[in-house]
Amino acid sequence: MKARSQEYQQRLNKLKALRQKGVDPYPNDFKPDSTCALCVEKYGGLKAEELEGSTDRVSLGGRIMSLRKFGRASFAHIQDRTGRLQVYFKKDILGEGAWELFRECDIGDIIGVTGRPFRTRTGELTIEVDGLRLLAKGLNPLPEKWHGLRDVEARYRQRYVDLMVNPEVKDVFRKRTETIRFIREFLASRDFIEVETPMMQLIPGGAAAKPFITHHNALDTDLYLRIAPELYLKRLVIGGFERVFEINKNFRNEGISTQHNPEFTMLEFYQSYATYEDLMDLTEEMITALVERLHGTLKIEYQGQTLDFTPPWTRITVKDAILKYGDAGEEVFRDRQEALKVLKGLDPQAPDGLSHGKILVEIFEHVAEPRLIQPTFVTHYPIEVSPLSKRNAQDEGLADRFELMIMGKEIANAFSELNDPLDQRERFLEQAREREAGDEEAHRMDEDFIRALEYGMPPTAGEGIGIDRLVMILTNSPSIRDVILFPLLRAERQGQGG
RNA sequence: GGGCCGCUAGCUCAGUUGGAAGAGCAGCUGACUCUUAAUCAGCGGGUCACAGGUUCGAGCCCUGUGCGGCCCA
Repeated sequence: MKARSQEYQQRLNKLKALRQKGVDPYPNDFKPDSTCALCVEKYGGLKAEELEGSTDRVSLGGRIMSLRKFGRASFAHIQDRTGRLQVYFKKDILGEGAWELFRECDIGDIIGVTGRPFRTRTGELTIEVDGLRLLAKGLNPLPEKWHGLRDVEARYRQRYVDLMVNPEVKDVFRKRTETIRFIREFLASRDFIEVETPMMQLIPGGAAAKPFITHHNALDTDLYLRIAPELYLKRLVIGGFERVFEINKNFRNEGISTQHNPEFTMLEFYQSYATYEDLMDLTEEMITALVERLHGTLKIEYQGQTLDFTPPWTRITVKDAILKYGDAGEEVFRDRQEALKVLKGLDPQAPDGLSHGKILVEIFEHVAEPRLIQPTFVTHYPIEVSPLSKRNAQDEGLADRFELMIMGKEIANAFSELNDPLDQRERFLEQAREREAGDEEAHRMDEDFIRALEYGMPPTAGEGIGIDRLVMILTNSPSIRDVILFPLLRAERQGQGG
């Protein structure tokens, strides 16, 4: 254990001294009857004279965030879940005992105060304290008051400190909660029901990704953490839940970046008797309403750019996007070799064995995706990269699918669901061949899923929305770690020495 | 996985050419009964991420490691 700071020792000594005097530094019998925000709401509009005439008293619980001590009086700000409020301690009013207790309090301590609201000479609403309780002694000092906690590693590892001292962090996570609540209500109002499907799966499916592996001891069986809930949700559609959704974690065993955390939150929803085109309309409606709710406008700033969510959003096919943003001509769509040549020009390290469709998608990702800043639906993906999607009725090489791009990033992925069990089996077999050829992310055969399809799945469209990435955009956060309370980090080195 | 950058007091950061480790805030002592970056006087606080090397001498130069950030794959 690292040697403790001088201040830690001093605070520990205060705590011991309090115990010796019979004061419990961690009691749990204090019940606040108000909050900082409630006080502001109730008394913030009253003038000093009006408050003088009031006999109201309030009790608040909160953390001491600042202290300005004088000889026999002091000001402090306390912070609770709703915000901050100034409190005033005066020896004459507190009385000898409580004053002595107050002198032992430090920034960071949790206290309970009781008193009457008044307005100071400078006009700040303040509670004049006549009753004080120490509710939890803080031993570790808080970061500095002006700059807060800046060190990003400390902010992620000790998010509790980050939340205490950096108010904008709390706002981000409130917006995250509001986002998820809004989506739940939006879908519920359209008769979707929320379900939970397995996190631990025997066959990890529903996406192209490497899974985490774990082991069940009693069954002596390896299990995978899910990479997507898709196949289970479609089983539920088959079972009769015609509108179903899940908001939950997915786990993908891949690198960490500003866009990727190994565990992340995904919304998936499925609507029977709908097509991917219906879901474009639904998505546009849902996200514009969400942006409006959070920001009160459809034009928001993200990292120096203005995003305009005013509908209708641009819709463009993969093919048109490549033609529009790239230098390639029509021939890349007819001739795999031509396409590969173009891809090699963009990425010399691209492997030779890719399918034509995969090559086209990679070209798209190089030339078009980063340029799709404003909300854009990209449609008509190649069937080879869409093993769970329905084929387009006019062109069986294309899938009835779209992805939603914002800021050059994939935010949503949706398609009309493949409900032909024979075609699904063929697609799985093709995926199995790619897996054998070395593609670790190729989809696995899932016989039970095919058996389920053989009972008949109503025509259905389904969509996944990456909640973390959506929240990044809605909160102007440059890194996914800024919207995940506890992002994955390597273990902190314990003890000393190398 | 590769490249670049960072790691100095509880926090935010300086640290010159290699020559006695600093500031502000926080803390402690004292003064001060309406302050809000309170003020005034004084004091304490360091494994310079870790390990090794070069050197008479390393926070600084070199090598390796750890953790983090950004970019690329």
